[in-house]
Amino acid sequence: MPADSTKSQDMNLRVETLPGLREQVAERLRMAIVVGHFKPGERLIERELCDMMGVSRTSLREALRELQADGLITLKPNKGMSVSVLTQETARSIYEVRQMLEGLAARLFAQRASGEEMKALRASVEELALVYQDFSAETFIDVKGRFYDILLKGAGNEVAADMLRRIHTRASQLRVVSLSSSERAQESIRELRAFCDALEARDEDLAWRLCLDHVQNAAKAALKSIPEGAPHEA
Amino acid sequence: MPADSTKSQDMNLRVETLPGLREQVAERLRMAIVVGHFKPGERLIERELCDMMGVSRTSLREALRELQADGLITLKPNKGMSVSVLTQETARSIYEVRQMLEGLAARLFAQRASGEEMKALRASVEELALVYQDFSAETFIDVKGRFYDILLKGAGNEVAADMLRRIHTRASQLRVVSLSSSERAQESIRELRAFCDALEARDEDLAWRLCLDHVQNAAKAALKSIPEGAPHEA
DNA sequence: CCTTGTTTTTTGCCATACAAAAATACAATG
DNA sequence: CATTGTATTTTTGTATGGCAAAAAACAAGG
Repeated sequence: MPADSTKSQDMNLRVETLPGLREQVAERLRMAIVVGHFKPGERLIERELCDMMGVSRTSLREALRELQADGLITLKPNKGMSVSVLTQETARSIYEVRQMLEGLAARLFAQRASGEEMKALRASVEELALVYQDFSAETFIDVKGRFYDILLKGAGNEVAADMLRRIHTRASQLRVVSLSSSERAQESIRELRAFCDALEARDEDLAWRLCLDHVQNAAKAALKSIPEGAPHEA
Repeated sequence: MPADSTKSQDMNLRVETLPGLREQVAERLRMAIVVGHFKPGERLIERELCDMMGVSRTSLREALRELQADGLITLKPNKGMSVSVLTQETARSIYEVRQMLEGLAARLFAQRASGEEMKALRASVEELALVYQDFSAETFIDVKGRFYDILLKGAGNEVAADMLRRIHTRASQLRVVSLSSSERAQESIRELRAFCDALEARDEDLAWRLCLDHVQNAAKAALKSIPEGAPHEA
């Protein structure tokens, strides 16, 4: 039925899906936590947050559930929420999982990604190199975020993507420090270039190995910042 | 300092942490969904659920957030919650992730598990074989659950454990059917025995491969039950 | 039958209330 | 003074009712 030519022409004029208050609250809190505005272990009093953000307890609490599911905050029954502390145990666990899931994404990308996506990925890496070189306005993190989005999109595994996004934010508390060491960033880019090469060659085994190494290195760099028993502020 | 012998003796006499209403609601709903009491795609009206379960909308909505984070239900803004439908796309994604995370657990178990845990794991497999043989009261699923718990405990990666538990419940909609085919169960046990062997030999590479195969087989069996385009009831 | 208007549901958010648990401050007692 | 006990205040967990706005269901009118 080619009759509806004028209508089915996919003219995308979506009005913009309004954020929804609860989501905004969740996002704000997420940010507040990852940038360290709330310290790990700090207790979060509902009433205070409500006043602070100008929303009702109902909405706030629902937002808190989301963060709880993300593992960003921890609930002790009848004691309330507190910002989760990242023990080095947990940090290690996170990086172990990241290895597997990013490795998977790499494999899948090598298998399934379109030429477009390949090019987009390569482009984002070069963009990343630029950002590093001339200290552009955009932060390293932002551009790296784009790189990730392309990778995950091309991998075509939403489940893995969700999980990675979660542990990503969760590990942000560490990475803020970890990526700022410029030598590591330099090396990181070399690794990513090699990674792209492997992907373009559709060599999934190599991509897998490179990915594991990359995450391994990132982990070493990050864990250096919390070397010993103490998690990160008591 | 061996002075505190009477106190530091880890005598576990926790009083019992009472369930908490919201958690009960969440758990009930989870079950209701996995056993199919609510069909995939079915819309969940808050008021109805409230009456049904005898709780306030406040508590109910918070519970729904949890299920949402688990991916069990889906929220369409201003349209409400509905039971998530498992497209074969998503199912495939889930099994891909399962492969990686269980594989990781296998590796870690091989590296870190104590002799105790090895024995416990082996025991649970034999128990599983028994349950299969004489159709004991305990369901296959329950015992396999114990197997999993031991494996994950021994692996010592809480992050991976959490994620696995989530996708486990999420995939239950399929597995209810998949594991009931008795030939598959038979074979599944053979695989698990070999898996145990590898773990006891601390051969992590072999364990990894066996684990991947095992999940792969499970996936094939499960996906056979939803062969084509139609997800599972519209 | 398709379009348009009207009513009913249902969601999203808020304010308030209140019992019970926890934290805190304070008193008393050894 | 340290410990134990008690009273006061916070804070959580849950419930109720309310209301605007989106969606769904329904009713006319072309």
